[in-house]
Amino acid sequence: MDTEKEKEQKKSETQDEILLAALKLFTDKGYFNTSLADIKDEAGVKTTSTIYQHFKNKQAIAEELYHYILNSLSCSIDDIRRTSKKPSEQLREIVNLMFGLAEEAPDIMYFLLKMNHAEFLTDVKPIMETAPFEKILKIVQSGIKAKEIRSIEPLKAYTYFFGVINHTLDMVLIGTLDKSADVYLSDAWVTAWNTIAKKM
Amino acid sequence: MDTEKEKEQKKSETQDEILLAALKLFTDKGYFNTSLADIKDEAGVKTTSTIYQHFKNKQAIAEELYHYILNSLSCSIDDIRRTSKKPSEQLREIVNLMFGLAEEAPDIMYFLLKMNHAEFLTDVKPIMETAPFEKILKIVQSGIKAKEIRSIEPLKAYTYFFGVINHTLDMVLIGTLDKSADVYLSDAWVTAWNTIAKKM
DNA sequence: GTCTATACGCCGATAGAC
DNA sequence: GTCTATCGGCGTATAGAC
Repeated sequence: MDTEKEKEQKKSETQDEILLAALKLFTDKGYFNTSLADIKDEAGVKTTSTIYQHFKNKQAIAEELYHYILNSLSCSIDDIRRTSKKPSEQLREIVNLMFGLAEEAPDIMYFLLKMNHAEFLTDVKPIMETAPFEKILKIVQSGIKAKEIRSIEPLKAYTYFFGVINHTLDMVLIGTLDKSADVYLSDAWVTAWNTIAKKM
Repeated sequence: MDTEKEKEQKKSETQDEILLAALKLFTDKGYFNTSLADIKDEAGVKTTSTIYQHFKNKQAIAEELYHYILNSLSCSIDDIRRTSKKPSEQLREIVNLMFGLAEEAPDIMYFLLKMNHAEFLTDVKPIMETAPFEKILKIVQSGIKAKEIRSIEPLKAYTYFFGVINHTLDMVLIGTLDKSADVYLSDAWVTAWNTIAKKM
C-alpha cells in the first residue's frame, strides 16, 4: 500500500465527514443558520480553512450534497426499472426505497423533500425536471399505457400518488406520525396506488 | 375627520405595505436572502429606519405574517364549520378556500405550504399543533364518527387527504401544473376524498 | 500542507441631527 | 417624527507564517 493512496483515502474521508456534518446541520437548522464554524465543529476538523481545502465555498458543499443525493436516487431507480417489469411493481419498489431511506437516513429524505434548494443553490432545476423524477414520470406513463393506471394526465397521477407518499414521509420526518416509517408503508402504498389505479 | 385618525390610517397603511412587500420577497427569494433594504425598496418607503418604526426587527415582520395568515385561516374554518354541517361538506369548503387562495393570493399559500417557518421564527409550534389544523383534525374525527370517513387513525386520514390537496397546490404554485388552480380543483377533491371516504 | 491571524463586505440595528 | 450617518458584529474567505 503506497502512502499516496492512503493520503487520497484520508482526504476523501474528511470530505465525507464534512458532507455528513453539513447534511445534518442543514437539515437541522437550515442552510443559512449553519456557519462554517458549525460545520467545522460537527465534522471534527480543526479549522474552517480545512474545509476550504475540500470545497470552494459553503455553497459548493450544498451543491455536492444535492447532486450526490439526486444521483444516488436516479441510480436506484435505474436498478428498479431493470429488475421489476410491471409499472405497479416499479412504483412499489420506489416507495419501499423512500420509506427505507426515511428510516435509515432521515436527513437525506429531509434534504430531498423539505428543503428549498433554490434558496441556496443558484441555477438549480425545478426538482421535477431532474433525472430521477423524469424517470418516475416515465414509469407512470408506461402504467397508463399498460392500463394499470387509469387514463389521466401523467403529471396529475404523479401529483396524487406522491402527494400521499411524500406527505406521509413528511409527517413521519417531523414526528407528527410518531412511529417508524415502515409502520405506515403498506397502508400509504395502498392509498397512494388507489388514487391512480385502474378500477376493475 | 380629525387628523389623528388620518395619521393612524396612514401608519397602518405603511405597515401593510411593509408586510405585503416582505411576504412577496420572503416567498420569492427566501427570508435570509431578503434584506431590510430590499423590503424598503419593495414597500416604497424611504429608509430602513421607517421599517423600525413599525416593527421591532426583521423577525417580527415574519412573525406578524405568520400569525396573521394562520389566524385568518382559522377564522375562515370557523365560518365553514358554522355554515356547513356534514364533515364532507366542510372539507370541501376548506379545499375550495385553499384553491381560491392559491389563485388570488399565491404568496400566502406559498408562505403557508412551502416555507420552513422554524428556520426563521423562534418558538414556533409545529404547524399541526396550530389552531386551524387542530380544527381540521376535529372535522376529520367527526367524519369518522358520522361514518362518512372510513375507520382510520384521524392523523392518517389528514395525511392522505391533504397529501393530495397540498401536493396539487404545490405543483400549481411552482408552475409544474401549469393551469390555474381552479382547473385542478374538482379532480383533486374527488381523489383526496376517495382516499378517506367510506366505501358504500 | 496545516493552522493562525486577519481582512472585508454585508446587514441589522441605532443614535442623533434637523 | 423623519431620515442621515454610522456602528458593531458576524461570517465567509484568504494570505501568509511555520
